Amino acid sequence: MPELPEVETIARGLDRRVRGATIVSVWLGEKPEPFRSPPAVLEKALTGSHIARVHRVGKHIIIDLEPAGSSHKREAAPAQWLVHLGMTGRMLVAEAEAAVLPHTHAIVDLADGRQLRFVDPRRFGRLSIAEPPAAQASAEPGKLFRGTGREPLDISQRDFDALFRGRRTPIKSALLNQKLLHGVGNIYADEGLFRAGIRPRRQAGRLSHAELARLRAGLQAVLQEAIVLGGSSVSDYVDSDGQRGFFQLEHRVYLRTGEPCRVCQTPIRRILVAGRGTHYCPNCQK
DNA sequence: CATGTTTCCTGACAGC
DNA sequence: TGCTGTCAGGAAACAT
Repeated sequence: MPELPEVETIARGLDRRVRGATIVSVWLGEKPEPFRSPPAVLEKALTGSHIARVHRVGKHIIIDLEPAGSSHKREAAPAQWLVHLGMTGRMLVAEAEAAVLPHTHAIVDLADGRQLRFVDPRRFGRLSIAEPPAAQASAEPGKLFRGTGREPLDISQRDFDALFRGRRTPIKSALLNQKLLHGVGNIYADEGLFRAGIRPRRQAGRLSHAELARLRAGLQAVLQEAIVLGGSSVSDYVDSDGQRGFFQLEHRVYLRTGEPCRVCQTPIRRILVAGRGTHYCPNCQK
């Protein structure tokens, strides 16, 4: 399940491998679920474009596109290809001859003979195009898509506190809400709350300033450490080079139900919050 | 508007 | 072996 650190790792790998490549043609599969923009829009924006940069916003991979060739060819505007991996989505760079995996929904042919392939068995992932408003050449093509919430690694403490003010929902639900913070999913919500010593069901709006400061620090620490280790490989996550991450070895609560807490040896407990498996230490978290 | 619940999907796994 | 049922979860749709 790719969250912020996994998506960051994948985006960095893709940037290294396909930045500067030119897209010559596109194949889109029959299943409609992966296409959040109409297939015709995807096809038109991608075909003939040049990949200027690959980066991350929240859990989205952003591929900045530029119209190919000299600028006065057509009035084609810069656009962005947005990829959300959902639960099981993958973006692979492959040689054209390589076997096509089952559940491949899109294949983008590059001028150098390689391909970018989107594979997603569960089809929770989504491909879309962000374009500047009609007839208005965007001044900042790299920033068309701004995401749905705030970046957890950039946000100030003041803004972080304001996100949760007055909310009666459990803090874990608030952390998963992409309209508040984006990029945090089930793993890093649980791990961040553990580091902050806060129980997942605590009402978001009732946390003290000190607790919110610990939460922001814990969340940022866990995200940054995970990026360094290439993300968490639970189930079958691998990055764009097919490499597994190693942060799962550092998990203190996630998927450790019944195992002793690494700090106090109390068995880790599992409950359901916002419909998701939620793990915490009943002794360390208050 | 805020919050909770249901839905979409397939692979993995338990139980028989 | 092979079938059935259950579960996982991000985010949108829907209900309260």
